[in-house]
Amino acid sequence: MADVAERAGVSRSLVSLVVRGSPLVSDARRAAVLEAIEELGYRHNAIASRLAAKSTRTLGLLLSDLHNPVFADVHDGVVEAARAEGFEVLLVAGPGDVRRESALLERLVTLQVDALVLAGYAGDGDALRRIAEHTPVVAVNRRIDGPGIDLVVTDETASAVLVVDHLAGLGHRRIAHVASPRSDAFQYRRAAYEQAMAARGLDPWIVEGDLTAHGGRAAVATFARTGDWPSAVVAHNDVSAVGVMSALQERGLAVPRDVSVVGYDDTDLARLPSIALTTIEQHAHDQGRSAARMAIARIADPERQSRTVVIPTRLVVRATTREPASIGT
Amino acid sequence: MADVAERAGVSRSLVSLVVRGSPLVSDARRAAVLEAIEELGYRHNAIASRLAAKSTRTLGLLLSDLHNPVFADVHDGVVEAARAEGFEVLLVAGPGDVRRESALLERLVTLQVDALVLAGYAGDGDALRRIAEHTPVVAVNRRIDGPGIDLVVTDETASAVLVVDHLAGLGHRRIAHVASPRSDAFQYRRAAYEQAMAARGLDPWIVEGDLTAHGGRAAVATFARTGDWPSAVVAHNDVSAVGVMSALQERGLAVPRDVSVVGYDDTDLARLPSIALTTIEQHAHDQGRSAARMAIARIADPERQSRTVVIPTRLVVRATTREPASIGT
DNA sequence: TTGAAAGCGCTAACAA
DNA sequence: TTGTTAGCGCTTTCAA
Repeated sequence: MADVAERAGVSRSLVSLVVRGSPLVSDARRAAVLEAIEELGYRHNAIASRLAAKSTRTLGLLLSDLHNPVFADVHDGVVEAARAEGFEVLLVAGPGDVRRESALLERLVTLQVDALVLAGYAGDGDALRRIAEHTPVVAVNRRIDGPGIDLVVTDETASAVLVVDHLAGLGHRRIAHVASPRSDAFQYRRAAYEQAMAARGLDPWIVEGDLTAHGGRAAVATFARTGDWPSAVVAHNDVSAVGVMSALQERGLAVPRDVSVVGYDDTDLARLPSIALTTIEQHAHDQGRSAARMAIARIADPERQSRTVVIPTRLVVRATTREPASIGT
Repeated sequence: MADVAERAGVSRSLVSLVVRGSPLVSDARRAAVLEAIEELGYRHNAIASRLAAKSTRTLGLLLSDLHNPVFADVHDGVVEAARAEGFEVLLVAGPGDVRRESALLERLVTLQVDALVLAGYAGDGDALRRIAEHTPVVAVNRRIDGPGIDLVVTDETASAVLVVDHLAGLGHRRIAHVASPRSDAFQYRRAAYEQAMAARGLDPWIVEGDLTAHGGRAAVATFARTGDWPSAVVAHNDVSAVGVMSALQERGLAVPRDVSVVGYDDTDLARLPSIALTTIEQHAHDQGRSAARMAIARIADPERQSRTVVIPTRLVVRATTREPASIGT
């Protein structure tokens, strides 16, 4: 930078201003500086800049699993909102390992991002609260509360009612839920399902699963082993639902003829004609956008109250649900 | 850090050594420092550390499109190899906009990552060569050459022969290729297809597409408009192939009864039982791993010759290809 | 094994 | 509008 300054015959701070596109520089000087930059092949060092400036105008985004297409939607939303405010987005993604997530988080914090957006974080709530003491955190669809933590969530109660009413309305009574792992962070979907079932006078039927296709497959294996089959399955998310469908298909069972299947997320996957999954649309793109906006708002005002944005959901009925076999045929 | 040093009764450099896990510190001192760190809630500032240390032990990974599941595989491979060598991986991902890709790249470079791995980069080759003057670059499946640039590619010629032989062997002669956009970076697949067709005495039939499902859909729209239907379609990748399949299905055409479809990548998508796409397995995970290893090797020896790793491919025959209708029925 | 001193490349008052 | 002067928080010789 000193070289550029000398070559352009100006001071270093002038160069700094030009680099950052400040309007306080005369055109003549600016041109001279730009030319010197070009000639010398100078490149701005963002690390040094961050160190000096403290603010980095960068959002850190943690995506827990790149294999789940819903996170691509969240990412798009975050990037869209961040760019509109002049922020960059830096990503880290974990291959699903919960224990590594805290490490990834640390990594992001340590890079001095101005705020953190977490999508799918299932790690330690206390670790998060500690981070939130000094860096704004927005958690998407994971209810971890604490000072400095904002939340973007969906209305799980309403969603579960939509799903259960839809299935019960078709005549289903044996409706199983392939749940996410037990964790404070996402106990709500499971609880909402149980409530919605109870409200309809139906017995909740929980099968432990996970957040991947594997969980869905494992659930089907459980049904097969016990010989106890539901007429409809509500999976924790689309990916898991697709796992259920795949396993059913491999066993020669047809969806929705033999079993109806519902997912959550309305990902690209659910929209494929050959999948055509009935699912809860959760507006992942909007979730990302809201999260980024909240993060940026809190950067501006770190002391503000924690807020929770609730994203409305919608049931998208496609081809994987219909009346149970005993009634339908 | 000064506070920690004072509290522990040591110098700042001692604290620095402890933080970085150096073995040159006595246990007593180390314990004292660790305790002081704990008590003071000190957190290491990676930005400052990077600035001072120059090396960041971080690989920057550019993923052009998070919606394409193949990039999740590449990412996993990169992370696996990077971690084995004690490197972290920082991601940026673009929503497919070629022009933004150069900006994303700049961003990564500016963050002083030690090397860059690009998956799906379709941007400016010259911009890349300029970056490679000072930062090692490894391009995955995009042939952009230059000093300091290493390549991980697949054998396109062999792949095209596998595909064309498979289809021709089934009796297909009207085999269309839904190609990627024209670009130096990935002209090879298209050229390999043309050669393989010519070698079989078949007429190449190129339909312009893109790297997304949309390109596949558009291709089908073109067939419908002209009324000129191929008996088999070879798409540039799985995502595009699924676009072809979706559009066919929406028009009431069945795969493979009416049209056979082949993709490239062998993504999770291709493996779904309801898709069961015949595709070229390209070992994206291995590509990522090789790329990370090459990047790290070049960090150690920046002057070494540019290398190209060729990843072997394999045809995975699933349910989307069979003999053309006129012969089969 | 430990400490002192000299930056890493930039930004941010402040003064001119 | 431009230049001067201090750092940002850490690492790294080098000497003790």
